Amino acid sequence: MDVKTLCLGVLTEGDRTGYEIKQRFEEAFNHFFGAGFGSIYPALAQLSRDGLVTLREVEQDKRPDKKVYRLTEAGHRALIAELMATPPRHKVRSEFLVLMYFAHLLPPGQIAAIIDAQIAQWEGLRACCAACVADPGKERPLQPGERFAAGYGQVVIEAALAFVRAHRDQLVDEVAASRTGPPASLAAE
Amino acid sequence: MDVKTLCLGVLTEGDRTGYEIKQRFEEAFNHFFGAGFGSIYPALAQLSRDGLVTLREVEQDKRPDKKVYRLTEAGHRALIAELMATPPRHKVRSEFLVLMYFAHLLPPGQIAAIIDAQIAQWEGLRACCAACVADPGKERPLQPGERFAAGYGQVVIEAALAFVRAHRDQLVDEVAASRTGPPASLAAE
DNA sequence: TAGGGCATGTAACCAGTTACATGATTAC
DNA sequence: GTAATCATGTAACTGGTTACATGCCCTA
Repeated sequence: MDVKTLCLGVLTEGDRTGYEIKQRFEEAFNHFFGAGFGSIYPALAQLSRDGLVTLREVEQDKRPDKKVYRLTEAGHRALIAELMATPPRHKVRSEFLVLMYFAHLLPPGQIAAIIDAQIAQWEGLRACCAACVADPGKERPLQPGERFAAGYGQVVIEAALAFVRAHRDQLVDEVAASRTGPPASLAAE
Repeated sequence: MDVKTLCLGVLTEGDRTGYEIKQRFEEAFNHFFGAGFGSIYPALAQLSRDGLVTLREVEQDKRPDKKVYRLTEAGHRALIAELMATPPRHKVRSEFLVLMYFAHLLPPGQIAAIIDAQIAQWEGLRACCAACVADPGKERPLQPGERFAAGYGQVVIEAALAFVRAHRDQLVDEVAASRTGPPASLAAE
């Protein structure tokens, strides 16, 4: 499963340009799948070559032309085949947690700043998930899986926020204490 | 921040072989940073070339020789510099959630199976985090950041488990209902 | 006038995954 | 006999990130 598959998936919701697909990625998949233009545009080109999508060029005045992509029958079948064949993985790659793990090697002030930045980022993400569920989504019916994925994001990010808020000060204090050094009686190796 | 940095980090806890470093990755970083032998061994070779670690070869009978790595002063400094310069990211890449998002395109039975598999996987991961916190860790004092990272894993995975358990049946039912088709009166496009 | 939105793309780079290659020991 | 543990590595592949390249409109 790669960006191509997700593009096919987005196109099941209706015809879209590459730019709009990217926006949809950010609205709907932001908390579990990232992709930039650098992967979306080549993916669409490939899908087009493979006959899984068609495109229609639309001229615009005062704007560059845009290419509106549409899923073909073959594309729909390919999407389902790909989904069926996908082993369900779930990976987290967190430089943030690495930094927390090695907090004792960093200045306490920086740890506090890193946590605060992470909190801010998660708050944005949580709002994004909340909007996804709340927003009726312009007449398009909200699919059950959409609600599930966004709901998952909400509760998990909420749990993450609660945890870091609850333990922030303790971690900073402990690191500060271990850096100034424990009482002399315990300082010896 | 890459596998090299994590290897340096593990080596702050004591001398280790590549094999042991991999085990440590699995114990301590499993829920937020993955790495296989294919990335660890080349990383260690590179660190050695750069003078950030030294190695001592140990002969063993009935076993292949092993290489025990030790952090150098330069390695310690490089680790801290790298940590200080690392922008704290936190990314999730979840084929599982993609599959859930597009659940309406899959057979309900498969959705149930995918969720159950995910639950099993998370239970293992949660146990791993719990062990990390509970286990005194063979005389090595548990660093505050270690407890933080493992505690984070526990509560977040717990939240994920609670969510999918609570919504599993509903999702499967909704998908089943939409596939057999809504009542005829609503079936029209 | 600086930045953000709209709109599309290319190319180099980087890093991790996967598969391959070897080989003895121990436990089920 | 099959799998897991210990133990190390290489090489091809894959795929995503980042930076570059273009260009106009609108808002602050």
